[in-house]
Amino acid sequence: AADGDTGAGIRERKCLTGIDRPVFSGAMPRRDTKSLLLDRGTRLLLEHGYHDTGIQDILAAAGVPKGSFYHHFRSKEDFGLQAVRGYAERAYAALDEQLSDESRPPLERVRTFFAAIFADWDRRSCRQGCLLGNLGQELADVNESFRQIVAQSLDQWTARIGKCLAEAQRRGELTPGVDPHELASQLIDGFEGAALRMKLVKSTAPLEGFLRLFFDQLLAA
Amino acid sequence: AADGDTGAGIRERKCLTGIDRPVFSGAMPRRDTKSLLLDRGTRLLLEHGYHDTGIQDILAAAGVPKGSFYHHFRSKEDFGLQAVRGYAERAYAALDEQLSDESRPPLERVRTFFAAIFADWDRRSCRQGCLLGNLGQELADVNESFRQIVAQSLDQWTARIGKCLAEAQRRGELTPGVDPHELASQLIDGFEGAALRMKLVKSTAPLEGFLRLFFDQLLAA
DNA sequence: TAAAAAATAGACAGACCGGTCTACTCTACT
DNA sequence: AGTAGAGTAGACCGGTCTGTCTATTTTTTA
Repeated sequence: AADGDTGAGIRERKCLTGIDRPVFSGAMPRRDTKSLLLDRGTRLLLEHGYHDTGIQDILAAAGVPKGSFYHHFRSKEDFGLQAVRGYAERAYAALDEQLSDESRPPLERVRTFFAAIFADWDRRSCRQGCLLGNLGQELADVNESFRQIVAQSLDQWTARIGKCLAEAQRRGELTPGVDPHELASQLIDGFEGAALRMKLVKSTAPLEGFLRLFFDQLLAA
Repeated sequence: AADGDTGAGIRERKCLTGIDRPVFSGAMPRRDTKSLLLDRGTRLLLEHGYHDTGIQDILAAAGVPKGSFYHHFRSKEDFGLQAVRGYAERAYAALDEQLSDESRPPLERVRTFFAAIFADWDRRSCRQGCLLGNLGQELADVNESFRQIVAQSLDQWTARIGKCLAEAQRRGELTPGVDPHELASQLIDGFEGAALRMKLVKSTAPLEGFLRLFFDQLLAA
């Protein structure tokens, strides 16, 4: 194991030493150790960042001994990269689900996607934010692997949103003067900037302002 | 000393053990130990973030022993807060200098301010970015003092730019439909988002896109 | 059912962390 | 000249970091 497979081939495994580990862990039913580590660890990475999250913290949060961690992951970096990959893929799936809803106009789909994320962050009382933004900012200059995977993940989002904006343009719901791919990129940049400000002022006002600016003022013009 | 005074009462002091410390340190001529530590340390904080910058790294970069560090600063946190304060004040001064140039229209002043920063980042080959954005993202959820000082600093920027945008509105160079203060806030959020993307893709394209979006498409409409 | 493989379990190691402490040097003031 | 204090210097401390090691338990496979 510890060969960097991102959850492929997960087998059901019974939890036998059910001492520190709750039988039902809130939202997620029961899972194997690797997924559990990724799950709890991702939450810690979101709130504390990479360098302020220790292996010990992850182990304590998951109720798992150190041996298991290094059985499933080559290193802390390997763990972090897999966490980012999983996060990006879940977000990508959510994005795809929203954007493929052809019963609504494309611009509305994009807006709904962002609004749904913002509502989620509101429930988390304006903490954590976006893992890609957080780790990207912290590690872009320091670790090339993280830089690449975060950049690629954001590119995937951009491409998907860009396609949706292009569809809006074909339908005449978006001014033909702009490059939909570049606009998508700027949407995401504004989104990350608003996320940062949300964490700083502990308010969703920046998020709402971002939505109004892009969808009411810019795109409706 | 070490009482958190931000460089007030700096005295000229000769460098006697000129072994590890270069006599002329590049851009800045000669300075006392505290300023030197803040200077080199700020650069390290910019590139490595807070938790990945050790006291030892700062000492090595400045050629200063540990005793001096803890003579001038109460703790690493104290050092970081003073670094942020100094960074924000320098940026605030630069902002004020640009925005008070009444020989040019206010919107152009704002744009020039951002463009000047971007040019500087280009020279640094798209690394580092903005200290407020970097440390804000890393520490907002983790350290209340940093959260506050970064939030306040961004608010100061917002207020100053907002005033300039209000002036543009009075002159009829900006649509009266928008709240200039909120627009200023969104400008800064977009700026920070573009800065993050710059670090990730190692290109100034996001910065240029940001300028075009706000000043060519949004404000010129 | 026996052997092999996978996973769990946690003691341990070496490096490094922020921070303290004492000794010393140099300056400023009287 | 003499003394007080700012500043320099670096050894040292307890704690924590990531990562290793061996032993044991559980699951799979033959």
